Amino acid sequence: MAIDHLDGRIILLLAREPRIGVLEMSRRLGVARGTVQARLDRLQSNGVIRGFGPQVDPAALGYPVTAFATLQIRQGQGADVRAHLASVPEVLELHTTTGSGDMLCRLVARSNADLQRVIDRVVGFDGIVRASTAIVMENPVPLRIIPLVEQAAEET
Amino acid sequence: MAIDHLDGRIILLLAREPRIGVLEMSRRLGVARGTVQARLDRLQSNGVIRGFGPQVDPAALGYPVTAFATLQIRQGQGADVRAHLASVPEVLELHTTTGSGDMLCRLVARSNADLQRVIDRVVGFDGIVRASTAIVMENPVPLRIIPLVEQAAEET
DNA sequence: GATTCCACTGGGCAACCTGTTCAGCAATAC
DNA sequence: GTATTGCTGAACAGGTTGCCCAGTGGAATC
Repeated sequence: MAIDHLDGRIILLLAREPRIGVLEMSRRLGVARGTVQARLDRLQSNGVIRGFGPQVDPAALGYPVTAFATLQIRQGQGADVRAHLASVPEVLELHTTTGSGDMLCRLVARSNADLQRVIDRVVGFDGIVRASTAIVMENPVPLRIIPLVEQAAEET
Repeated sequence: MAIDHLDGRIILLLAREPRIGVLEMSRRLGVARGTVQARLDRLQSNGVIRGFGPQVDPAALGYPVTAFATLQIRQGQGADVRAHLASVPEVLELHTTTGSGDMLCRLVARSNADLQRVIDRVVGFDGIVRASTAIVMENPVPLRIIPLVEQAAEET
């Protein structure tokens, strides 16, 4: 489950040049092709690498506004609220957090005005008691994993 | 910049079977290979598809605890705080949000105890006035983009 | 010390895919 | 009418993949 240095280098290579092939990787890393192939298989069946899905930019799709909403949920309504939020395409992510009945979700919208529509749709549901929204202005650190992979690979 | 139905189907196919090739895609979609290739090139240069990097699961790397921290920043210290947070591997993501001097960041840690170490490191910096942390218990909707892609593809 | 297990190496093979180019065709815009 | 754009279908060489195998070295086990 922990990864070693070679695993780390494989992930870094893949992150930098996702379309690289197994053969080219083996050349760059100085190991045999079969080794890279075996490591990759293991990383994937371990669940360390979940997949290689396309990373789609919501802004380029026409949804340049991002916001985080903290929701307070009425006791016992958790499951219903989850299902409701999952049915809203603009809800990109949903977490339940510590604190009684709190959820945190990431929203996108076409504009600040459109965000109002999205929020109305999100909170217009019976189990949600209160909602507070923070609009994202800047994203100094976009979602990343590389530094963590490097740290995990060092600790071997 | 907006995507049409074929673009949507290409993205969906890629999301479901990331290792699929251009040729196989063209067969499944019933269009010529060159068409798929051209669409993919356009989607990537448009920025709609940012890349195909490996999706790494922090939990499988040994960081099963996720938390969100809201930070209050002293006026004028934004840049320093950003640089500081970017240097912490456990900070996976950082946003600046509405409200004076507020930031929201996503953290991971090896355990609840380790989270204390991470938070200490994050907030142990001069420009940060106050921090409040919410630990993630469940993740009913993991980061997703497919429903939004479908919606964007329909609106053509 | 001997044995077994495991990961890695280096090689070979057929089948397949990619990048690229080309001509032809239909719909649209000027 | 004509240029433009996007799609089709085909071709080609070169590279890659998936798969197999025998050999090697180190580590754990007996």
